[in-house]
Amino acid sequence: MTDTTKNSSKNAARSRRGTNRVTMDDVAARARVSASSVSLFLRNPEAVSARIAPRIKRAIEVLGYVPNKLAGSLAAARTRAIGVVVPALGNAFFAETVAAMQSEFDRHGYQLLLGASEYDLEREAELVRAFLSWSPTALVVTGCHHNEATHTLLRQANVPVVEMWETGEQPFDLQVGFSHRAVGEALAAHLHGLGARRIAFIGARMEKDMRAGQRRDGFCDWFKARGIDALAINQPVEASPTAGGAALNAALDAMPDLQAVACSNDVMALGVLFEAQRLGIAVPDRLAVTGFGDLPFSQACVPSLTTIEPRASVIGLRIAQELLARLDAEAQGEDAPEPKVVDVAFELMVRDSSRRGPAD
Amino acid sequence: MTDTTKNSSKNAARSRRGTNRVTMDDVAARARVSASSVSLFLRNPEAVSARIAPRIKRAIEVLGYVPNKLAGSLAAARTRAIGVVVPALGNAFFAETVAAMQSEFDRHGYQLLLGASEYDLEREAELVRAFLSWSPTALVVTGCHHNEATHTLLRQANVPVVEMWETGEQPFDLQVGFSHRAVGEALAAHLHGLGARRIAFIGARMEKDMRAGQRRDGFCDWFKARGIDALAINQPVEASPTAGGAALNAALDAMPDLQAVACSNDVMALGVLFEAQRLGIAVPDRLAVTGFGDLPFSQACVPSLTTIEPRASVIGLRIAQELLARLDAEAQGEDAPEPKVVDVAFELMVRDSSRRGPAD
DNA sequence: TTGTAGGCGTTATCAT
DNA sequence: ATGATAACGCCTACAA
Repeated sequence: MTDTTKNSSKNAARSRRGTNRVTMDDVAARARVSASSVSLFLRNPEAVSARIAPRIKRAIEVLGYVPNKLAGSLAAARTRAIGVVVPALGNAFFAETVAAMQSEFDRHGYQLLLGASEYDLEREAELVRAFLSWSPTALVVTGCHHNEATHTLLRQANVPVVEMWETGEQPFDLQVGFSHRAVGEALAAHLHGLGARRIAFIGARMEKDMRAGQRRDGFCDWFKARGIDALAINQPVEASPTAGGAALNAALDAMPDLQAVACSNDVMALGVLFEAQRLGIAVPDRLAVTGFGDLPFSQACVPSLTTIEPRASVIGLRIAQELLARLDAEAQGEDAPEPKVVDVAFELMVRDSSRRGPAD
Repeated sequence: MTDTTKNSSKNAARSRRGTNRVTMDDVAARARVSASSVSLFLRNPEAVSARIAPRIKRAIEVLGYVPNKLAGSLAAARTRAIGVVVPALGNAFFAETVAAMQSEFDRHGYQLLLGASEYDLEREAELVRAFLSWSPTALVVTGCHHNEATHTLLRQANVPVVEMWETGEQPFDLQVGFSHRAVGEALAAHLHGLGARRIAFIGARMEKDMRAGQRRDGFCDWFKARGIDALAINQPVEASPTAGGAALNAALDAMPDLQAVACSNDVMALGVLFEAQRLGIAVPDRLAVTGFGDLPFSQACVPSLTTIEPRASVIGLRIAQELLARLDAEAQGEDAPEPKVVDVAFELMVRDSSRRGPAD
């Protein structure tokens, strides 16, 4: 009997804990071929002769062999894994993007490593560092604002870096998102077109959620450029209908003849709708309301909510596609392409909550 | 000059693609110590003398060393990674659980590998197989129903297996969730207590979403045991307010004097509320409505929605805690503990949509 | 406390 | 087409 397994312990003085998992050598022994052939077969079944292919296949099945990706990745110096950093997983937007990305990457045999930064740039840096230690194929981070440490890591990493959900200056390799200032401007233009002049932008935790802050800035600046001062309300709590209702009251205190309110997202906007109903303020007749996100309830609520549809899943899909194409090109020996910005845009969904002018 | 790096290529006939990444040897050379000292320092900084510790620390910083987890995990035969399979990432419930789990595992240095089965048991098996090839520390899957392949893999895996979001018979190692039949029964008892006798349960894709199906079964069986036949409506589309509205109409067609409708989740319920308003059916006076999930809008909508709060984040947290405790115990040399079922329960949130009896 | 060397399970190179 | 064998970067038993 030729026993070639590493467990044969030829008087092993320095013996090692045997993982006792089925290895490629085991498969090779069972199929009476070399490990190299098994490895080859696994990567390209056509490359081995029709005589031994079935033997290998059989051995794999019989032994229930599961390749060890750690060893494989170490040897090949590349890991089929993509590190993804999002601010929060509970956030429906990012969840949707991650879902789309995962689905597409999965089809191509890539694993997703996931981390949440909790809107904290230090955490982001730690996560990036942690991901890097896995030698990932690529890294995906949220937004274009990172601290010094993250910048350094990302630059040294020598792997494609994708920034998502936001477009901005100086892309590392790829940016897939849209301009949140443009969102704010679109909402401003829409409400202004309705005749609204006494307006407010309300949000929650906008000092941390920079994209919401950018929407607010785009909104307020657009009005300011036309000589109108928009009120900006920021609740120091997580976004919720309750926070939205409170923000509406705060806005009404400061500006009793408010005609329109743009909310940092749909959840806040829903709270505004409910609070307005409670206060007997007709929407949209006396108050126009807009949101952001086009969440499931937005088109179903009464009145239906004017909002921005952010194409979260398109972002995820495009990231995967662009990245896969880039990796493919690289495999063909092509040079690293220029940094690229993909603007997936967004759509203003005008619905009943801002259908008619508030001054009618 | 003592050049001990592996790149010194002493007439390397069999040279290998150098990753040219900074390795532990580089750090060791820079700090003028051996690699094992660096390794030791990394794992337990106290264990190394105060003389060389700062040298190592400095070298790590100067060189920007990032440990290679692939090599480390391969050598140590364990990977600080947890494989997680959820049906869908876009689903807010699972997203919340994953978020909580990720947060807790992250604090302990574990990576999350994420996969979505799309409610497909075959996909689940593939994902489990893929995760296994990473030699994860543990595996977390959703629900207690798996196909044969998954069962085999999970049993052979030799790693702790957690089933979440559902309790049932024959746990592998750990189940953290609650009984969905009990949810259905609780809702049934609540509505029955209100005096409702003409009732319906509406849902979407319940043949694939087995947990929703269990809620329906618990609901219908509870009534059946009391001689009441509940109507069950299943929409063949993804759950949405629109689907909920359509389901309500279908229910009213079949049972015009409907007194109460339990929905498979809050999104469906919201659609029912809106559709009822549209139809001029007073809620709760003429029709009581309940949901499942306690989504953000549920307590804010008008009327506020009676629903079930599923404690999604508690599930994630408990999984992490139980698993970490188990791993700790194992590290102490303790034997594998008995399979355990953790029922995190749920809470019935009675709100306005079912506050008064429909027969008042 | 520090260093030495063997092994973890693959992939890749080269020779047959 | 197939097989030896050297990396891959680190951990760890053991010796010093």
